Amino acid sequence: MRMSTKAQYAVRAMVNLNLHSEGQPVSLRDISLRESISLTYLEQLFVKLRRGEIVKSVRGPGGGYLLARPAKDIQVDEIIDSVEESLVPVSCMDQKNGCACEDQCVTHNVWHGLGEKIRQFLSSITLDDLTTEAKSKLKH
Amino acid sequence: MRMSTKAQYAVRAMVNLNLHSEGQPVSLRDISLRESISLTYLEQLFVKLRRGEIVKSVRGPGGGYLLARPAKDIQVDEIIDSVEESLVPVSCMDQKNGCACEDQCVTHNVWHGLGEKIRQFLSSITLDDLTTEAKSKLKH
DNA sequence: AAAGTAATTGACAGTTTTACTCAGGTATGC
DNA sequence: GCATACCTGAGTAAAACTGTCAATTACTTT
Repeated sequence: MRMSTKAQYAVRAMVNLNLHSEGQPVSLRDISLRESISLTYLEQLFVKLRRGEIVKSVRGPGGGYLLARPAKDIQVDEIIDSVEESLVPVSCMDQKNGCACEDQCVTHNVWHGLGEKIRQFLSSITLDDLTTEAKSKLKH
Repeated sequence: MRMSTKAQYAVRAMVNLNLHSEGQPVSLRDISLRESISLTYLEQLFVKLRRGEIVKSVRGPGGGYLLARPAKDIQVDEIIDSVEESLVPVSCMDQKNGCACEDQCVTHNVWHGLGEKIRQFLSSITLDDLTTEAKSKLKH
């Protein structure tokens, strides 16, 4: 049971973006330098974050990325969903088309319940929460 | 975020073992046939389950495995721990020796909290719960 | 219009992890 | 003593993960 570094990077990058934005676009290059994440890898992530309508891009000089909506309205599970990291613990339950084993699998309910707990927890935390926390840490 | 098939197999095998035991040792061969899990792979898993004191072995003809304690006292998280599947979502928090990034990482608390939720949920379910559920499913 | 900046895209490669198999060995009961 | 069933460690193929590279497109400023 591991959260992929892809998901971890995405969340860290989003916090960093929000922390340094203040209404202005932030370039991936800046985030790359501050968080020590390869620029080209960030690019991959932000393509997905844009499609997930978590951020919007501004092209040209002085461009970069902005939050697509207020940080309060961005939940951690949405960030992870966007980079295509499944939160459901077993593969047979992945797709929309349900799970054939539902009636047979004894253990189905365990994983299903676990998946709901995970989502529940991650959707209770917003990007704003994390940013506020980061700010208070920086002060010390 | 995926539960490995190793962990899934371990839980399934344990339910199957408990379901067909009734105080008598159950051979891995039987479990293998019923659950369609390779015998040699099961052997690997049960070495770990034995070390984790989830089951005990009986050698020789007519031998097999027995629960090491009542099914009510075996929690799902213990089964998964035994087969060495980490329940902590990020690697830096894996070992006993804590996590160096605790003070810096903004996202640390998210993953830490998530790990606790996962453990909390899986420790609330016992092997007995799953076996009872399996029995009622078989009746239909 | 030209030049420079930055986002965008797709293909691809190295490494690690996973999920197993194989080939033996050891203890036990009949 | 032989059949049964556990026990052990090494090895391997495939998949997933983590990233890089090269080339393109879009936009802004001069």
